[in-house]
Amino acid sequence: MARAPTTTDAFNAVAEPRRRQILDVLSAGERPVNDIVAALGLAQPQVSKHLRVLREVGLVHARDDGRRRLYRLNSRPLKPIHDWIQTYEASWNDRFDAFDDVVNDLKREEGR
Amino acid sequence: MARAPTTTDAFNAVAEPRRRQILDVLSAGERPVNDIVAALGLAQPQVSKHLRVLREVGLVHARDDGRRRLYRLNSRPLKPIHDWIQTYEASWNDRFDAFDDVVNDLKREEGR
DNA sequence: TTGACACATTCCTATATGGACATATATTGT
DNA sequence: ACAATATATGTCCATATAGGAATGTGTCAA
Repeated sequence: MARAPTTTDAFNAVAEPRRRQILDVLSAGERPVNDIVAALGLAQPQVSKHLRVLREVGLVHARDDGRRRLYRLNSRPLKPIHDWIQTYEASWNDRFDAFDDVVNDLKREEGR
Repeated sequence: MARAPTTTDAFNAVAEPRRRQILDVLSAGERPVNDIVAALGLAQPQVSKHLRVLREVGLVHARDDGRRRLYRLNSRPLKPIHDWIQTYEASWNDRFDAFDDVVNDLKREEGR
């Protein structure tokens, strides 16, 4: 099987940094596509495609306004991510873990 | 360009449900690969490959113990996800957003 | 009506996946 | 030395990207 489609859930949709940027822009309020294009410095079709993905997982809503289309954030689908990750929140203050890991990896590489 | 590799960051690594399951198993403590294989009901090579991805983004550490290899959780790389998502935590209690979205999508589909 | 504008969709390509399967490597017990 | 065990790696394949470029569709203004 291949990687799960980006439209599978918020986890996959949000793995793409551009899409996170789009949500960041929309967190300030409803915006037309062009504003997002300007904010990201990305080509319009690419932005539209990212917006499609975000729409399909319900992270944004579209509303027609003349020849423009206004997009609005809906952060609800992010909740499962928050819920899942909250379990781990307590435990990321170990200081030597990263170091241990590097040492271990080096050992293995040298062993080859 | 293609989709960013799963080893790019925690966002991408954790988009795969099996890898989240692995972290969930490891949250109970250090475990050998076989335990994870048993817990996930997945074939051993697949588990090893998922563990490789998790190692490369620093979400787990490996420690050799005889012929076994013990894996341990390091939740630190999850922090950026938590930090990013926390911004949105306040705003996911709108009740009619999902409904609006469905209506809008139906309108567009019918228009075709 | 015509043109300009805003946005969406389609086609293309390079790239990476996740699982199935086979095989390599290392360690232990006998 | 050898077999069994634990884990990692490599190969194959179907599938889905993300961006670039071109094109389609709908709406406004003159």
